[in-house]
Amino acid sequence: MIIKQSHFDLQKIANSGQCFRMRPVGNGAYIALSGIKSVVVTPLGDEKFDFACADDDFAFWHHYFDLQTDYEHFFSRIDPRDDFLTAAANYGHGIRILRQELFETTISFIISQRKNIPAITKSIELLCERFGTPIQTKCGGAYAFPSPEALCTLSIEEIRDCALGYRDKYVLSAAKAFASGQISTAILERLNQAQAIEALTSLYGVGKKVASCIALFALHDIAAFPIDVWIDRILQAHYNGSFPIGRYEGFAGVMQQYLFYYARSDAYDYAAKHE
DNA sequence: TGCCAGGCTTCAC
DNA sequence: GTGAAGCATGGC
Repeated sequence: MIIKQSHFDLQKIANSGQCFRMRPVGNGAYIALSGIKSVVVTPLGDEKFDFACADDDFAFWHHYFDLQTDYEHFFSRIDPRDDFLTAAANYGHGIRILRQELFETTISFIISQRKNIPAITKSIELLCERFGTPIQTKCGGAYAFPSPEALCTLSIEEIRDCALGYRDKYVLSAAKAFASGQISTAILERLNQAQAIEALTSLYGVGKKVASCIALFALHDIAAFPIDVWIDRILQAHYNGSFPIGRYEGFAGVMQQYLFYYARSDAYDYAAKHE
């Protein structure tokens, strides 16, 4: 399936820190995995992209990459006097907020606390290889993300052995909460933002920041604005400690993602050194 | 080699 | 209610 699509940059999305299982497979193409599904997306130039997946799955991936949303609209709302956000958004042009599966996102961001992105990726890969179902993709064999049922039967040692450190008990506890039906997409979709955050933070090892990431990347609550060490650093340096969320009511999470991607970039390092 | 990482829970006070 | 300590491990 070939489509024309603006505001869609695979490399930036894969490196934006919102997902940990999307990777390059050569020629600018990327493979993405979700559940037992996979897709290889190849940029063809002139904003055209080839989606290599089962025909029945195209609608799923179109939704997953949030391709129906008008990101130009978000750009048009950026305060032109905000030089920093303007630079960050231009640098992150093409990033979209993915609509990821709830359990995978929850476990991934529980793991993310006090780890850098390569370390997070490694732990998630180990979990998938050891406890996920083997699947076939256009690029050979891979593993699905483990189910709650698969993880909740494991010992704490088996989980810790995926380089998880003290997070082992958090992962096991979350798996049990999902397997028992205490928390699910169906339940969270019935709640408003505050209620969903409250339900998520009731999970052992999930605080405000991780819950906000889950809301943003799995529930597609793009009003969520996770504040981690990178964002906090930016807020202190450029926004007197607080971002003007009110100006971006309903979609501040998109701006957050531009800021995060920019903060971690060489471009920001360079700009900071030459201020 | 030492510092830091998409923080959270626990425990003083 | 608020703030500091402790946490396991890997990347740079």
